[in-house]
Amino acid sequence: MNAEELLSQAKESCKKRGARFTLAREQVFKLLTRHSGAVGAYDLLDELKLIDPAAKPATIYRALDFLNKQGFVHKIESLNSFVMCHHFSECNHPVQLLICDTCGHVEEIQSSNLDLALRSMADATGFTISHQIVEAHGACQTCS
Amino acid sequence: MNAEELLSQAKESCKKRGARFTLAREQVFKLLTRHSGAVGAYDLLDELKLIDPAAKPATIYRALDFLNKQGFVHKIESLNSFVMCHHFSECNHPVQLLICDTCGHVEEIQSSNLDLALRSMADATGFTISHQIVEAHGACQTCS
DNA sequence: CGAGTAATGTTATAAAGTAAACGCTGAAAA
DNA sequence: TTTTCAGCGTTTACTTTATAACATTACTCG
Repeated sequence: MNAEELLSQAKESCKKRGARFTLAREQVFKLLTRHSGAVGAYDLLDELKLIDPAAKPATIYRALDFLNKQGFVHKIESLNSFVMCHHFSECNHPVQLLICDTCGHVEEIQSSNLDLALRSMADATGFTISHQIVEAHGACQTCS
Repeated sequence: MNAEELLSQAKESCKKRGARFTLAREQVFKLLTRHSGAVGAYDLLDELKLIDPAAKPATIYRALDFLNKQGFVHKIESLNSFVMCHHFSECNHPVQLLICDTCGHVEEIQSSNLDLALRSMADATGFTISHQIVEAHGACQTCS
């Protein structure tokens, strides 16, 4: 899906939910669509400063926080960085990422088997999952 | 498994592998066995300073790095913290954690279905996994 | 022993993330 | 229309997490 489609889809979502897709949020959203891999908050901040020299860490983190809550962006815990989600229309899907350590590309997969396996194991021990993190590091097809 | 058993097992492992289980590493290991949940590096550092007032961040991070490489300790990426592994005799097992956000307890599970589901999904896209992170947050049996 | 490697000590700093106080703004109610 | 107020943004300062660089010490093996 291309950048414009994503953007209009995001605007649509926000309108439906009564969430405000403000300028700051849109700018960060757009910056994120330019990357196919993980981007650090401070890298993003540097990019944002080119447009808005007054931007500060809080600017980025607030925007990322919002975009994350809306499901537009995922945080990659193992890299302390962020990645655009290309499936945010499917609400609240579990996040499963394949991260290439060579080229940096991040592929989001959707395996219900994986989700099921985790849930059933949790159930078996009486654990209730509220949020799951699945991140696989390695080499993508073109890099291996 | 109790603290002494873990400790002797760790010493054993190191001897076999020709790795040096030095004093600093043993001290950090022991501190970790006292916790049933995640511990931050700097919390651990504060504890270590009671024994060794000269300890510095590098002291802890080096010890953690070693213990992690030996498989004695896992890093919890989503909490930037660390947890003792109770199954390190089973070498190189994939790490799958259930993290209770209420009481802080961390349970390590072993689901080969989960591992399989992830690997097969990766295979399908030509991705080779070198390291995987699976962390589920939520509420444990006693807290829910 | 002595050479080479592994570990530690020490200092400084980078990178990532948060807090708190305050100001602005624009849409809804009076 | 004007008031009001919640949400958003700005700013400053700070905390937490992690690493780099380089000197020194300790261990191991020939």
